[in-house]
Amino acid sequence: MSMSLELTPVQAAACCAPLARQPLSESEAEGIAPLLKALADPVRLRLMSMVASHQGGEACVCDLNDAFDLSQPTISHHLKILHEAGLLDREKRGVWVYYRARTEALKNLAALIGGQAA
Amino acid sequence: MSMSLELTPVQAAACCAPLARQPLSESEAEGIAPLLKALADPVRLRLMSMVASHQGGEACVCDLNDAFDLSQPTISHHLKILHEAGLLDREKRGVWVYYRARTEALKNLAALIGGQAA
DNA sequence: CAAAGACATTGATGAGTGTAAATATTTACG
DNA sequence: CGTAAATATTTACACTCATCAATGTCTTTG
Repeated sequence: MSMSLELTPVQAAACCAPLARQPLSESEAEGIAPLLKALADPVRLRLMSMVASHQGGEACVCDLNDAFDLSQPTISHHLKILHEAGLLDREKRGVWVYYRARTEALKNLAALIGGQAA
Repeated sequence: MSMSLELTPVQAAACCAPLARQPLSESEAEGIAPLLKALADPVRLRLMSMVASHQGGEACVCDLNDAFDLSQPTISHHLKILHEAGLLDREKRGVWVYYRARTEALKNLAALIGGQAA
């Protein structure tokens, strides 16, 4: 089950109810926390940043693997977590797999915790 | 690279270099991840939101305890994590302890992951 | 078809985490 | 002082997580 697009509570909270405006409901918090959890790891933060800052907002796994001293399965695991959180899109082209940053998800998250409601 | 924008790693990460502009360094990622980790829990997210949205941006622990079905030590533990991450300030007034949201820290974090550099 | 390469999955393990019960600390007040 | 109230700390435990080694799946190419 890949529930990556079903983020209604998150989006609702992300666009119109910054953290500092009114207390988050329990369900809102439980919808948002997984997104932060996915980002709350140094390796995943760098992966997210590498993909998002790469040409076209996407990057091949082959490029990402070499940037770390970690095993290939570990990188694959982190990418999966970011993907399942809805922060990275995944596309297979031939033998290679490309991940694309969902900048809209990042912006929503930023708007939620930082203010600046959309 | 003709556009020169020389910044220290700290400033770059905190104020002027969104996640999507250039790949985060290992040390930058290791500095930011703990902040996200502190927020990446439903209870702490609600605590943070309750404090930030409260009158004057601060709230008494006594108010926070009652909002959850958790034990008092557990709430105290979560508040400590948010405090040590630099997201909440702590001030004791008489018998009561008040926590205050560091909105600047939240804004910096939001600017980093969502863009909108300061 | 066979071999090789890119990426994912499985299984195992040591480290970290959220929680509560019990206890300690601090402050106010009689 | 002694008691009560507010908050923090300690201890213990079930659970999750980051990681790697081994293996599996898919795609290209000889």
